[in-house]
Amino acid sequence: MAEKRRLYPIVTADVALFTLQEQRLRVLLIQRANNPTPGGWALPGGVLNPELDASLDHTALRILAAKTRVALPHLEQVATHSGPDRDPRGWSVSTLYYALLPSDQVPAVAGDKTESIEWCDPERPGHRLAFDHRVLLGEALATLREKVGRGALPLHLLPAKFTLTELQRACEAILGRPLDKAAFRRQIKEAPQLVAVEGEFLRGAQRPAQLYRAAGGFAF
Amino acid sequence: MAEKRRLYPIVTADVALFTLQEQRLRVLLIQRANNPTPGGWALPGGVLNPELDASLDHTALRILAAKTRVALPHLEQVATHSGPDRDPRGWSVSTLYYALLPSDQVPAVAGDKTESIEWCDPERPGHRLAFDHRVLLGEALATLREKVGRGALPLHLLPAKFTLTELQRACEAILGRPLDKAAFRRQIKEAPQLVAVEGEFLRGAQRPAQLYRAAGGFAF
DNA sequence: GCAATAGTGTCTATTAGACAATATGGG
DNA sequence: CCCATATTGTCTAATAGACACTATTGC
Repeated sequence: MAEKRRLYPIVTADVALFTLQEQRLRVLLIQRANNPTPGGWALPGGVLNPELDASLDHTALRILAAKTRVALPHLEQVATHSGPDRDPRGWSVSTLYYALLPSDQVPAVAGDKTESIEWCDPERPGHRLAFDHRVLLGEALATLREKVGRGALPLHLLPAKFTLTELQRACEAILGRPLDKAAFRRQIKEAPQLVAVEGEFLRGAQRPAQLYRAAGGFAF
Repeated sequence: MAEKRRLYPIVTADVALFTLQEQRLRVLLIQRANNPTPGGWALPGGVLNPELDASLDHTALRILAAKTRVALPHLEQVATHSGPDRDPRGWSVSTLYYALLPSDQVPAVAGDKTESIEWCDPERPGHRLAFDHRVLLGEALATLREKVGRGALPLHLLPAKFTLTELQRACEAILGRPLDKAAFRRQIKEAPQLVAVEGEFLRGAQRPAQLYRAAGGFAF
């Protein structure tokens, strides 16, 4: 119980950043170089700075950029956790986000204050996570799954142009189970957020596949 | 722009407290007696006190009890809003909850720091709301509707014992549209969170209706 | 032609909505 | 018996999953 008396709580934003690697869903973990838990693995996150940030969303993006040099991904709020014992620094309020990074934009070099970073299996991260981040990661994954399970399309995980099969693989990676091709296509063919790129195909040693892109006002 | 320079943001919890009155969904609004917006109507809410509160949920319950003398309702987190301009007092972080109050427990006398309270139609509150509370109310209502629309049962809106017809009326009040009796019953008959109270019936000038109650570990 | 993947058609079990029929108590 | 509401049954259109079939390219 390293509880310092504070008038104000620490306010932080934490992000579960997901991407696809070889058709597997991965989440970004960082090893913290400095306090409060040197050497511990955690979700990227950091403290709100009212002088720099226009909102907690902004905090999340700023932290992500500083710690990982990752370009602006799509953010989705999951939940806010709070209490005196979550963080050894004292009473804290943390808003959790998840984000999806296109699989062709995984620079992810270690940035400031970060010893190293790693893309992990979100179900079994392979590291003991600091704070309550193991729980947060579970929540973020569950929220993402629920959304995709209800028909949301994780277009932000894919490059700008993609095939329907690639989109199906992305959904399968998130849900952790195979989907039926015909049913999947029936479902998404009505989605207005999907636009065929006329005349463009992915070619290989088989029938070419139509390329699609996200529609203009696409919001996940 | 009444922006004071602050090192820390104000952290608050706001609650959209719903109940049923004559089969209509109502939300509790309060008229603020003191700063920052004297006389303005708003959702009940207040500032986190790290010395008193074990979590933001606790803050919400404490504020609700102080301002309205309402007993512990069920709380559900909706979202967290933040930014320098939401609140005239400065940079703020507000976690929004909704809560359901049984229709037979609406004491709702004005408490501390509250001039008056009123149960309003959540779609047309009839008062201009302070801060961004109009938006928050819309979000809370949308979240509640989405949940009930997906089959969640708003048992917390009902007294301890209730009939299936009362439950259906509650869902209809939330969704704003009539539901088919047979379909509704088919759907909820499988729900394990519903238990028939054997031998107890609501009697009137018609066939008696079986009374039900929420099952033991019921979570909304 | 063959391999490989894209894209479509079909059959069926399940389900939600509409509506009707029956059940049961009070008067 | 009549009224009002509870409770159940039936019919149907829409849907999701399983599975098979056709299409189109490179080689």
